Amino acid sequence: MSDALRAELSRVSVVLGAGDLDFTLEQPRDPSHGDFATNLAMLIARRERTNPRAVADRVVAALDMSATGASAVEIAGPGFLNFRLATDTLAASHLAIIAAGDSYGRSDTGAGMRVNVEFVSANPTGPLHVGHGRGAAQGDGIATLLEWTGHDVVREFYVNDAGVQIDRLAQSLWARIQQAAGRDGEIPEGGYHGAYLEDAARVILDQEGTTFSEHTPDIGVARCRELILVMQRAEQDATLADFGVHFDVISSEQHLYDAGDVDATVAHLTAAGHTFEEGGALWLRTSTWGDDRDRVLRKQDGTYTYFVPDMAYHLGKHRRGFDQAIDVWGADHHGYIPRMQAGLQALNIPEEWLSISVVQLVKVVRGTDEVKMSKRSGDFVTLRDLYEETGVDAARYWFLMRRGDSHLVFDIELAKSRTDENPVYYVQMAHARLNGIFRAADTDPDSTTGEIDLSVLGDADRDLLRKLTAFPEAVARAAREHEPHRITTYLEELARMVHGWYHGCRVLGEAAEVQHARLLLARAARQVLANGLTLLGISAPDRM
RNA sequence: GCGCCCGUAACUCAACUGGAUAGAGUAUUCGGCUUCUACCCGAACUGUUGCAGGUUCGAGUCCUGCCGGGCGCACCA
Repeated sequence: MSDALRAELSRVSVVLGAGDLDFTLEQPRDPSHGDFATNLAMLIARRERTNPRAVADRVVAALDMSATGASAVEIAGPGFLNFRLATDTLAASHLAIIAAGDSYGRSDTGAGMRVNVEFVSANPTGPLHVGHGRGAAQGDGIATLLEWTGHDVVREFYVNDAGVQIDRLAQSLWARIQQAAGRDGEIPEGGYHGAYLEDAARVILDQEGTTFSEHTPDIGVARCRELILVMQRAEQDATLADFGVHFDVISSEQHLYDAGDVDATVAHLTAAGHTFEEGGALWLRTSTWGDDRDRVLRKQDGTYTYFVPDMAYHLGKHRRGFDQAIDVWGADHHGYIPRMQAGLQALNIPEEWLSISVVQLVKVVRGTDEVKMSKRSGDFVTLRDLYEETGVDAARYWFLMRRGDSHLVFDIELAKSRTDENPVYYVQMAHARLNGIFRAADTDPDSTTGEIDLSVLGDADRDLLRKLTAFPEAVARAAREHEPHRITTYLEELARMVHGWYHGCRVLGEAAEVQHARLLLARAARQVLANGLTLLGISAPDRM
């Protein structure tokens, strides 16, 4: 709807000799400032070092109003241009919402772009906890936003299934199996004490028979390693699937070793002259690309640091042809970012290719009591524990409602509550109420068609419709910034307007033309609420 | 000690790449509405956007230095 206006402003900008400026065109927070406002005149004034309001006069004089879709323009404040849309333009935007339906809010700005979004990537050494849940919701949300803007997206999970952590896990499991079989077994130094390994030991003995415990330790640990990896992966996948998160690709660190990619990466870096030997180790000159210091690739004992497979992994992603890669990491890994970026530049991968989105850790509370998570003692809150108590909708919403880089307080009690204090219910209720109107009218929203007649409606109706038209821009911006919380913020603002409208503007029983116009508006609002919730992986119930 | 992130109303948080009088909800206090679902409306109240400078028509946003909180600083992963 704003496209015509934007195009005309661009034309004027060129006509006035300012060129193609990156001006903003946005819906002002204050409705009295009109339907759209632009800072174009102020940008031109900045270049020319002249008075913004005088420039605004020239812009207005040069505008072909008939090409803008607006009925009025005024100069306000320091030099803003405020446009009021022609009534038929707003009505046309309503038709666009109905016509697009489930697709309203989608765009093709990212068409032709292949993007890889890697998230969760939890070590297969235990159940997923609440922090992984935030990463899962965030990564899935970013991926969906990119899809909504036309990108070709692959959701990927990287499994650290090589290295000493897995060795310790296998040794710990073997110890549990020995214990379960009535023999002595001791969990090694730095091993895993969680109760889930006792469960796994029982399952394995059931499946494999008690003779499994009679293997030599070498064979037993090796078998444990295979079995526990499969079991942990299956459990993680099931937990994520029940959370509504699905991956297209699962990548394995061990596979990178087996396929020779890890050795090849080191050889590649060495051939490029970016490495050196010192103290019996092989180093990469990461400080060349902004890292604090150089980093070890191959340790004195001949094994690689985890940095190497990570580079090999990202090199592989790059070679798979993605135009962009996004990693969602927990905040406890943020110090690793400069090293990773430097490593990729050593591999000739441009810095902009990989974008790393950090999510801060989650603090879980129950009312005012903090729920402690202690991995050591084994009794931590798992992701499954959490969403089975609150419901998947509430959990996903909660993980997404704050900026990823701000700390998140997850109040289990509030997330569960069925009151308007709970934003999940508040938004879902707005959808259910609109649906209730159609149920009371005994009619189907989809059968309510036609062009909306705004002349029989008031400002409240018009403001609501205007808010609906802002949805595609909210999606576009959220996708561009990799910030799903912009959608929850938008939905809460919209829900507030819907509840107010519902109360102040009766639909059924009004004059026929008013009822029809409001049913059309209700249909559109219901559609936008549903689209926003669906985008975030949250249900839009017809009744609650 | 070094690096990154954060610091906005009593609380939880927004703020559209530097824009108009910094906004919502919660909480507190009044009044009203409550027929399509559990809601909503109006008013009051709460701000030196951690502090101090700087950049400019304009700064919560950018720069510098402090203060406070979190996280990270391995030939661990």
